[in-house]
Amino acid sequence: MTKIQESESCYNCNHHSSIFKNLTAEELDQINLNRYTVNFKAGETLFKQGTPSPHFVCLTKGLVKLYIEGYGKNLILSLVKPIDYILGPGVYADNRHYYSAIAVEDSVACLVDVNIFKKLIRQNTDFAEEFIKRMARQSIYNFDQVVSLTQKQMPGRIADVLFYLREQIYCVNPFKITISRQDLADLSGMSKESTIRILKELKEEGILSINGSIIEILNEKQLRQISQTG
Amino acid sequence: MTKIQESESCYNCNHHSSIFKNLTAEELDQINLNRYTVNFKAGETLFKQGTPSPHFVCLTKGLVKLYIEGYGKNLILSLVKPIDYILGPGVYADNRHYYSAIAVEDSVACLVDVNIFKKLIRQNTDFAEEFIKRMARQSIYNFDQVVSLTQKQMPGRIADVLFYLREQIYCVNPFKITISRQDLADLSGMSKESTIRILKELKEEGILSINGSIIEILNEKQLRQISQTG
DNA sequence: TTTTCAAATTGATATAAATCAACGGATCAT
DNA sequence: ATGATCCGTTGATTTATATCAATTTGAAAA
Repeated sequence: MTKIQESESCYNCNHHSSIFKNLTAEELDQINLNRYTVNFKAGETLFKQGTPSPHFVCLTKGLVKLYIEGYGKNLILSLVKPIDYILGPGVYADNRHYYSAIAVEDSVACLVDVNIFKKLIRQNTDFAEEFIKRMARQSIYNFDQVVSLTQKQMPGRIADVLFYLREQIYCVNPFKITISRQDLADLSGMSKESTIRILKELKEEGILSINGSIIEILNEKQLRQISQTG
Repeated sequence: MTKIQESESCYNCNHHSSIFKNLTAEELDQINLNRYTVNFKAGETLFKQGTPSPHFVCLTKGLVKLYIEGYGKNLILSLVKPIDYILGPGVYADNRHYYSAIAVEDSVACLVDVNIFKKLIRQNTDFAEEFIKRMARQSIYNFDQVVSLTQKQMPGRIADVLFYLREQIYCVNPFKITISRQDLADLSGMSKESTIRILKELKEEGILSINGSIIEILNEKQLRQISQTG
């Protein structure tokens, strides 16, 4: 947490985050009045598992990893890129964070008082329904993830992570990953060494091209096959 | 799906399922008019992953397992006992089931038209907020589960499943499990054989007493320790 | 009761994946 | 430039867990 930026208006800012699409001008104004913008350098912590959760976080720049601190290992639940929001389940339970968030790239986030968010959820039916839909989508994504992690072998899990990175995060091919090998390991539930080995194998089979942090999926069909096979 | 029962009123039925606590008499009436009661024998399928999801399901008797059909294996997400409801995320996404449900014991369920449910969510703010809270709790439970499954070794996972069964499902100790060893395996993400072996080890160490389907946690402290250690 | 079939158990073996240990290479501050 | 540090890489080894193959038990059906 380094410096507070001058706030722009939510009217300009929200045009990509469709969660706000059903809010009235007045409601957006309430959010605007109760938010502040914070810059995070790569490596800085946005919030930590176990701490109170007073904000709805909207990421406007950068990349953030959400991870659970488990038993010796970390499990990265997802990466968050602009413009998307972070609102953990604790907000509707005990007001604690159930995962930690760290900026992977230099990032900018708007923090909105979570009470305003909850008030608008009660006030605006369409907004509430949209939020429920997003929780549902999140839940479906979690199901996919848990199946991948518990039922697939390492190559299948790596394949899934690579597709996730290409399709959901970087959205180009080839893509330059801004996360470490350890992060790849924490995304796929395996050790760093095993991660590296599997990537190397996929490279040797001509399925991937890897050049440091630049990864290209060369044979999508075969990688899809590996994902399916487990 | 064997026979349709005569419906009672929701006024009597709902006193244990606090999800309905904020509904008005009129709203409960709407549910009552759009529901029907179905009996399921042990082993019968309530619904199948991938099929349309037209109902809010309220379990009034029996025990149901919710499981994802993965790659050759099944992963049991949770067990559902009375009085609790089943409403998958697909209802707020593409109207498909993302997991299957099978009755583990002879069961009775009320099926409510999901459109009524969604209408009431839009109509009654407190009801909607309660539903969001339950989704959040579910999400927290899922986090715990994925950490257990991906970061703990077999004894730790079995310990977690045993605590889950005792504290959330059977609520006594000793408890007589009505699920199979294979189900225990699908709950803990391991093979049936390994499940049996770990149970046997825990028995030999005096931590459990096992007599067929009757399990007693003898040394709770030590089992808790095993859960923590991973 | 006997028969039958599915579920539970056990032992032997194979394999996936982690760990351990060492090393190379980039980056950063001095 | 020089050392220090962190990240990435590789090979050797160990360990956890699945798989395979019998065998036993138990419960339901005849």
